[in-house]
Amino acid sequence: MSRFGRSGPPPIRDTYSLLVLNITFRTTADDLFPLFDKYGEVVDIYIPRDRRTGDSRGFAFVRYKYEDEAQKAVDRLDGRLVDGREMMVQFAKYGPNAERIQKGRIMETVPKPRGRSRSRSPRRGYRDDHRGRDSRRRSRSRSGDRYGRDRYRERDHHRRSRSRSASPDDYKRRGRDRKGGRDSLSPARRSTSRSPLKTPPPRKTPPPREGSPARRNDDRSPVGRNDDRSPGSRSPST
DNA sequence: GTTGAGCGTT
Repeated sequence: MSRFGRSGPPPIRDTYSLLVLNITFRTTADDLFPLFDKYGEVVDIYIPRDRRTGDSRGFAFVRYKYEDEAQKAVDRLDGRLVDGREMMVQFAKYGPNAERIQKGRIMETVPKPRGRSRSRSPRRGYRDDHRGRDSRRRSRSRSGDRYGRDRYRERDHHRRSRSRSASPDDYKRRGRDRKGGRDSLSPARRSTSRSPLKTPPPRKTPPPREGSPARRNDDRSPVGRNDDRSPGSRSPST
């Protein structure tokens, strides 16, 4: 979705993409266009946005026609205050100008020793690599966290639901416990032989899952919803 | 309405 490309990326052959980071989430290509265009010829500007919300991710890609211009823009616009935030301009890793890297990763960066790595000590390098990735992967955006939490909740809920009905042992044990408990504290027997006025269990512990047609009907009696819900009685002033 | 390390499409 290039701002300048009516339908996709323009037919440019040699273009250098610059990655603009640290820009405000409200900064748009139109805002960066004049800034970058002033220092060089901007071929295209693309700002990746969220597919769910559609908001900017906080970085943009600026394509320059010449590398010297791009380098100049990087040096000049890098650290420029935009919307109250300093944007960082640097060469993008991917793009038409880095086709050699896109083909097979980075092959010109390191000679890549074909021999075994047992004579070297990659431990230090690995540690650094992990640390760097962890640092940037740590925080990404409010969307990622939110989505992850939602997903986790769903999974937990689902698992619990199934585990509840798929446990013969638990079921048996619970049934026995319940049976004994009920027999032990039988409200009826207790109230008749022990102290009737000192044990009001039925009032304090009403069975929520047990629903008798008669009882439910009583609850639904037009005692609580008649006054409030009645549209006719709802006329404070008229 | 928020946030802040990174790498791209209709």
